[in-house]
Amino acid sequence: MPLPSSTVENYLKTIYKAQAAQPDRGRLVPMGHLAQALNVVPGTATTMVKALAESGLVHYEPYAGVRLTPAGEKLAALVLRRHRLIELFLVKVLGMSWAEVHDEAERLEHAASDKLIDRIDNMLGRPATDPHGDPIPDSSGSMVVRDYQTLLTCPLGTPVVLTRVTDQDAAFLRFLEGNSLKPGQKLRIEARDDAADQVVVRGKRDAKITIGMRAAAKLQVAPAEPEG
Amino acid sequence: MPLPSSTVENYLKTIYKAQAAQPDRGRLVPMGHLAQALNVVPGTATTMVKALAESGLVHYEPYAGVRLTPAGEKLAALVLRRHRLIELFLVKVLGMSWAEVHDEAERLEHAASDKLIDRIDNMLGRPATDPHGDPIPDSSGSMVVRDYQTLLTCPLGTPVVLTRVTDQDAAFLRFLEGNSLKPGQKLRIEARDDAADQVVVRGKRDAKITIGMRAAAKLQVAPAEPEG
DNA sequence: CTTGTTTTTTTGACCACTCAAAACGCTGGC
DNA sequence: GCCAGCGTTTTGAGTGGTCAAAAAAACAAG
Repeated sequence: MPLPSSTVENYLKTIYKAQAAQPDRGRLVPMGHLAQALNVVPGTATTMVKALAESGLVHYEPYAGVRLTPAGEKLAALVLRRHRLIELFLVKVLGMSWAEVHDEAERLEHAASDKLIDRIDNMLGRPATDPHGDPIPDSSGSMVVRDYQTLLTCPLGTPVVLTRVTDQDAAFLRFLEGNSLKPGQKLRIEARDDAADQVVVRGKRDAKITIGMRAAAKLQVAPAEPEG
Repeated sequence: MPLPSSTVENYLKTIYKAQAAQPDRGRLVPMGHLAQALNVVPGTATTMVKALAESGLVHYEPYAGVRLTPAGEKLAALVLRRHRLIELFLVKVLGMSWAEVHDEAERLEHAASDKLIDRIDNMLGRPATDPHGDPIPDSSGSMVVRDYQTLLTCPLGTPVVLTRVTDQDAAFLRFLEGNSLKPGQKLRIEARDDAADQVVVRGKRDAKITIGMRAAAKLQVAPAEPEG
């Protein structure tokens, strides 16, 4: 019953993101993966996860892995909600760069009250996504998960719009920003060269940008809306 | 050298405020007082203070009490800076009531980076005081401490302006707000009755407000500026 | 002074979280 | 079907912060 510590919140959040990242959502997340993501040794993760299982927040199968229960899922979603609203707030209201808000939000998400979060949500007009295009759960913990294509899988030539960036690394985000690759930006894939590990895309003012395939896989896009 | 935990920050902050509150600043703060203010048992405070002394943040005299060293004082001032800027920000930018910002800031002050604090400071125009009239230290940790009179000590009849409220209790602040007793408000003491434990003051639109002496002692005032 | 009270310190224990390293269980290759 | 290798769990220990209760020091008063 006591409110979860920031450690617990971080475990839940990490399990949530790991589940969302794997193809079959609902599958067990292996301990090793969790430990690595949390920067702890595997033994630590095991201990902690067993405690989380005790309090009914996760389902744990020894030697197999861990998965969130509905209760854990809701809690995790609310942490994510706080994180993403704070990120958007820092960008929109305080004018911070999207490259630097992640770390800040990482700490603030454990300190902000529901009341504060709701005020922020309200001030921002109940936004659906954060600066990286990640969806923001509502106050009941549910959110709309949309499946996007990536720059690796979308059709060549047709106009698309960048909707989501699935990597929070500051240096990567600064690179994207420098090339105007932010959510909302219209793009067109010019070429893909598997052997050369290159994706060539036309961006703002038809500027040509070439990125590697690993980077391209982190950029999600949707078919561009017809011009208004 | 590692950055101080929020526990350490809270100890320093509390010692700082206790020192500032007692007549002779620079005197030792007794352990019992500190323990009570921090809501821990005396033994805990002793243990912790000895550790703080180890790291050179406080001067500790067994059976006598504790006092901040210059290093500890600077750290404490920076915590106070974060706290007060956050309070003001929550009121000015997010429109929260000054009665509810204290608890929120109490947690956020340990999570906000210097960068964020500086942005907030800048956005607010480098303010000198927070919503309660408490002075805000600058980024080097120094601040202007002004000695005010209180509603208990200021002269009768002459116009004064409310400058500072030295109590963060939410219920008390809501009472004050309900009577327009906020920093900046012009006042005039009409009468003081020691026996009846009453201070009668004329406030906004000459409204008559009667408060007890303990409450009056928490309201600090300055001589009113001549009308503009 | 000596006694009784208050305040402070010490001691021993506990909880949450962590690591290092040994022990264990699963799985794939032969 | 066995065994090597890898991921996982267990064990033992440490850190930071806390409490309860016993012991010690300081203080106030007769």
